[in-house]
Order: sequence, then structure tokens, then C-alpha cells
Amino acid sequence: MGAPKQKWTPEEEAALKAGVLKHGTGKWRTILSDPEFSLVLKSRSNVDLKDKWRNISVTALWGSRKKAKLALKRTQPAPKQDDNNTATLSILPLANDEERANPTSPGGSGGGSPRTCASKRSITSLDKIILEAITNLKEPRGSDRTSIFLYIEENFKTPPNMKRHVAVRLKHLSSNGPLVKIKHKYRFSTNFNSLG
Amino acid sequence: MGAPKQKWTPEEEAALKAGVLKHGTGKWRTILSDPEFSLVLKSRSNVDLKDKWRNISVTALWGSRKKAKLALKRTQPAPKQDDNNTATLSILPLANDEERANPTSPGGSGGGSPRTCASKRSITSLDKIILEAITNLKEPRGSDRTSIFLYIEENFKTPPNMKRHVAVRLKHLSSNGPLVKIKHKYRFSTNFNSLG
DNA sequence: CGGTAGGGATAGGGTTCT
DNA sequence: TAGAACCCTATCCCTACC
Repeated sequence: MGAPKQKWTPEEEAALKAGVLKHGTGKWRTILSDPEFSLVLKSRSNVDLKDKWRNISVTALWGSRKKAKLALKRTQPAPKQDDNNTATLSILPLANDEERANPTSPGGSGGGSPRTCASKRSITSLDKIILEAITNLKEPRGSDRTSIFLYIEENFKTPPNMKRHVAVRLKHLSSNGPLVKIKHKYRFSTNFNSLG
Repeated sequence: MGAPKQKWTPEEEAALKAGVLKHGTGKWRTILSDPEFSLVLKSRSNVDLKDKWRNISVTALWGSRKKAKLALKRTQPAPKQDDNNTATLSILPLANDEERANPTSPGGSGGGSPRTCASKRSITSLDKIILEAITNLKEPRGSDRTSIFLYIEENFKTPPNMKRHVAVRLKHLSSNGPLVKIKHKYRFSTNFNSLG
């Protein structure tokens, strides 16, 4: 009698991802109310959004466990060119409501220079995304860099040298930030996890 | 990133119930400040108490209205200890750890005698509990005996013949006490509600 | 500002359908 | 057996009103 199971279309999924990019996870009602997404998502509830995001995240998680194989497959660039327009390439936003008051030239980030480039603002967003990745991957022993890369690739539109940026931020966040490095005896890679 | 969700422990819940019994509903800050509970509830705010009490109440409510449904689903009847064995007497808050060891004259009560048995003290507490049940069920037309029984069963450790005790007290409370009987045209049962 | 009531949103565990 | 969509409700959050 109820709806016969309404499968998510790629458009809806893209809108959801863009919405999370813009407003952050957990802001399901906000995303729904945003006129930028409300049309595409008009047949979804905030709970639907939350559930779908959970499915996406879970997928990304154990995708990250058999990563190597998949990673080889998607040899090159932005692996998933979601047909949707919306966001540009830089890893930005999570545009947080209280955060800004800092209109520092957002333009610079996309450049592609290997340098640490990126304005203060986009650094902040990237850090947020990293934290979100670790949080959502919720691997009990923390996540290694590859998992984090893959999570971000799965869930965001990434600029060409995202990995380098992420690596730089990881180093910074773990040296004097909210992350800790975890070394495991029988593992080659260092994992990261948030404090507290 | 703080507490992903702080589930209520049975100890906390018991403390809350005891606090409400002692200070009444709506006195959340008072309960929190009472040294008798402040330790167990130290990680809770007054708003938390309010919210939790709301949950307990609504759970008890529709637990009493549509219990049959659940009973059908869970074909396993579970440990339903009802009126058969003869054990203790007084009605205690559930899962109460530190509370009482109150050997109030169990003598003579258990027999199943129709008499009003039970000491003055336990009568008083039983009346309190009945009032609490009606108050918290807050059914707009008052609650019938079954709902009241079920509420008490849900929230307290009940002696074998609790129902009889409650029935007796209901009669008393409504004949010369703070309760009123309400007869409804299209209902077979009489409901009870508090005055004022 | 502190407190309470009430509405509403979110997080997670469960369930159902495929 | 698993995955996606959906349900249930405890907990949390926000706002209005003292």
C-alpha cells in the first residue's frame, strides 16, 4: 500500500551530495529547504536524506577496505563525473553558517599548483571534510590516508591534486590539530583519528 | 562530535522516577539539585530530564493502548510474571539499585486476601503511584483501570496482586479522594481522572 | 538570563523488500 | 547474504513564554 519503494535517481543523489557540500552533514532539513535542491528532492523527507547519506557512507566505507582493486580501476581523473552541474571543483564548502565573516578570495583554490595554495577559507573547508571523512568512516582504529582519499573522492567533487592537499592537511592536523596518528604493529600505514 | 548519543542507563532512569515521585513533575532543576539524585544524574541537564520523562510517559501511554499488537509480533511471551506466586508486597520503582530494603511488614499481606491489607505507608505510596499514572498517561478523558494497571506494571516492580490493591485504592480515591469517575456513553469502562 | 513546555529535527537501531 | 529503502523512537535542539 505504501510507496512501492522509491529508488534514488542519480539526480537526487547528486543533489544530496551537493547539499551536504553546501550545508554539511546532519543539516537535512536545511538542505531540503534550500531552493537549490528542494525541487529535485521534493519527494524526499529529511529522514530520507539522512538514510540515503548513511547508505552512501557505508558503501564508501567498505569500498575503502578493498580499495586497492577499485583504486586501480579508476586510473585517472575525477572518477565520477556526476552529470549534474552544481558545485565547482574545489573541495570547499560545508559553508557553515557561523563560520565565515571571512570573504578571503575563494577563487584561488582550484589552481592545480602543487603548493599548499588555497586560501585560509578553503583550507578550513578541506579540514572539515577530512574530519567528516574520518568521522563517517568510523573505522575503530582510525583511517589511513588511502581510505580518506577514497572517501572524499566518493562523496565530493575533487580538484586534480586533492590527494596532495589532503596529505598536507593531514600532516598539519595531526601535528598541532585535532587528529592523532596511530601506528599499528602489523600495519604499514599510519592511521588518523580525532581526539576525544 | 561530542556525545554521539548518551543513552539513559537504568540507574539514571530510576533516579529520575524517584525524583519525580519526590518532587513532582516539572521540577527538573529541583531534582537535579537534590543530593539524592545529583550524582547519578550529574551528566544530565534539566532539559534532558524533561525530555526523558516525556518519553517514559508516552511509552507507557501507548504501551497501554496497543500492547496487543506487540504481543502478536513477539510470539515469545517473555518473562511475564503475573499474579501467581506470592512474594513481596510494596510497589517499587523499577530497577532501583540503592533504594530501600524496606521490609515494611510483609506479614499477612500476600495471602490474596481481599482485604485492604498493606500498611499505611504503602497505601500512601500506592496512591501516589496511581496519581502519577493518571497524570502521566494524561489521556484527555481520563484513564481506565487497565491503562492504569499497565502503566504501573511498566514502570514499577509490582507485587502479585497489585491489580486488586490498585482497584481498591481507585474505589477509595474516587469515593472520597482526589479522583473522579467518568462514565462515557460509548465505553464500557469507567475512567478516572484527577480533580482540578 | 534561568527555567519549563512543546514542537520538531537528528541519530541509530530495526524492519521490509528485492 | 546482502543492499537499498523505509520505519521507529530515544535523544537532542530550538523557540516561545514566563
